[in-house]
Amino acid sequence: MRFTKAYIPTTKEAPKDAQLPSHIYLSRAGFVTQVAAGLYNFLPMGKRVLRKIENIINEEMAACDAQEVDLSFVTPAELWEESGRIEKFGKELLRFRDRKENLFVLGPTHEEMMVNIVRNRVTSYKQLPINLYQIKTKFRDEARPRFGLMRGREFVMKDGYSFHATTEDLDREFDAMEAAYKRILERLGLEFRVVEADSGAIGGTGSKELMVLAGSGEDTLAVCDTCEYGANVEAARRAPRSAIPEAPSADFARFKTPNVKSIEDLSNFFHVDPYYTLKAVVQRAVYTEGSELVCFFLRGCDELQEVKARNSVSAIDLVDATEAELIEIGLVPGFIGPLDQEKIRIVMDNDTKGATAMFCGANEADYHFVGVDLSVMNEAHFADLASVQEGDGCPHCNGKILHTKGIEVGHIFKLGTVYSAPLKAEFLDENGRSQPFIMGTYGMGVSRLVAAVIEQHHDEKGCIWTHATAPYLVNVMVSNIKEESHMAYAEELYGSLQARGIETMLDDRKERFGFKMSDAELIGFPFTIIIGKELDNGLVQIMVRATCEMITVNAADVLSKIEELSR
RNA sequence: CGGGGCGUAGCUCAGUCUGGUUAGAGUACUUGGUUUGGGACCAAGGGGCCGGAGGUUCGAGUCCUCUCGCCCCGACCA
Repeated sequence: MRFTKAYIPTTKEAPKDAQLPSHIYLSRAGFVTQVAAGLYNFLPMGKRVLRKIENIINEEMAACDAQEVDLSFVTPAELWEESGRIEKFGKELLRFRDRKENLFVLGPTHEEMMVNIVRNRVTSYKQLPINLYQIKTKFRDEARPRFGLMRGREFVMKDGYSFHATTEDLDREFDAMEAAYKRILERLGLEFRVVEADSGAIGGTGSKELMVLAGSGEDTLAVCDTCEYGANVEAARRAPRSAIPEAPSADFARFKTPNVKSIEDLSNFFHVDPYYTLKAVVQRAVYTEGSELVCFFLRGCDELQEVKARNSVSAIDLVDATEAELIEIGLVPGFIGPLDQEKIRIVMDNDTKGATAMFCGANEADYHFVGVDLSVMNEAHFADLASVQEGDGCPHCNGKILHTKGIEVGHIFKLGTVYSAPLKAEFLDENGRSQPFIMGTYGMGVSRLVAAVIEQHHDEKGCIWTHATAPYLVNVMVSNIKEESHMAYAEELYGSLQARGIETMLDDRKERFGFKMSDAELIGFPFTIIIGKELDNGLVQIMVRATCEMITVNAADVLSKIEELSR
């Protein structure tokens, strides 16, 4: 492509709304423009990057015998009523009526539609497994779109769905998809981590997220410093504590503790490690119908992990209980304990099971129990409630857990029969019995990946595309186009590079050196070949964008040098 | 959905508090000239429903009311 024919509107200044590097540089370098909240246009450079990512996905999917389809973006609302998700998705689902007053939605994901196209057509176990996917625009009317392409309302997603006769076969496919997704991210040149994820209310036996590591990521990950283990903090586990503080010696007693309300107060008052205190967190659990107060107990040194807590009571939502609500049911804020009270539903953290020498509230103002043996609570509801913290032990090895930030670019999920059962998508098994399909779902945020590449690869000058994602691998920049011999050499080089299948931009604009260099850096071509004064001595320079290093080479060797560098 | 901020040239912004020439700057764009290895300089130009509607006033970018849009924090997010 010749720059003089290209549409690449670069700007010196960032749009005032842009905050993240990916948003700033993708806008400044002319890859995307914003249309409205969460809506973006892809300009030629942006579209090329999208296409590159799509091509890699297509190649890896083909290698797994997954087949590409293209489902209607506008879907009848009936399908969503059938699956029950029209309620669950709520306002995120953009609904509208056609001229005949029929209700439709813009597809935010396509489980329903995909099930619909196989049901009654795939009817025998002999036709399974099948893996179908598409790369398509999705629309979710997010309450608060933000961060440029990272959380748009309209976005491009690869969504795949597999159908199986047995859970064993689903497990095999799930592993194959995980491997394919890893290969895709490796080929894109991204540093990432596959982490265990929260399965949420849908349940299922497996849910993994593919996280591109970047400080601006919205998700917090707990990763092991030694082994492969990683998990979203919402789902992270940890090894049993190894260094347990020395237990305080205290016989069971009710003790006056005036105004001692917080874990810190309690710990100081008795000079006891918070490990031996019991923290009470009261939340209002909201269900599809109604709500109730629930008290979660965990060791004073731990923090409640909200998603875990929500899952433990199968609630849709948890909201902080007010002091008034506690008092109303007879609890005393600051002195809540699990013993001898039936005023509130309780859930105990696993790590408190059988705990001894504990200090906890006595459910009476200004009193705590000391030396409590919690094995009396062994019949209570126990669950994993604690948030995994940095320094905790890895559940798989002797390593330590660290926290890091990630951008969720992929999510793979064993769905089982969650959709096939309500939608009555069934096949006949070997025994002639009707069974719902066992399904897996595999999503990858394609437009989000464009942003993720830049979040992970940029500097103060602009974008740094990886070789596989660059809109053009090489930029041939002519310092002064009026020098006919320079221009002639550039044209020849441009032709040779293209003949070798190397995607090349020829910057033939009548602009000054500095102007063109700044654009090259902002746009982020991996290599810029600079043709200028030195050509008269038979030399050109290659600017390597990742390092901004300038390599001087013989004009005759530039092709082989580019091939060497891009390997 | 709660809280906060902002809408003026393609872009980034001044001007609004305290109403009063023909609404400004930088940048980008057009033309001519001089430049040519790090976003050049000189000169001349084109470009505005001051987000929209209503109101107050002799007079509104500026004051009042309503409305729409965008951004940030939070809630929310298969």
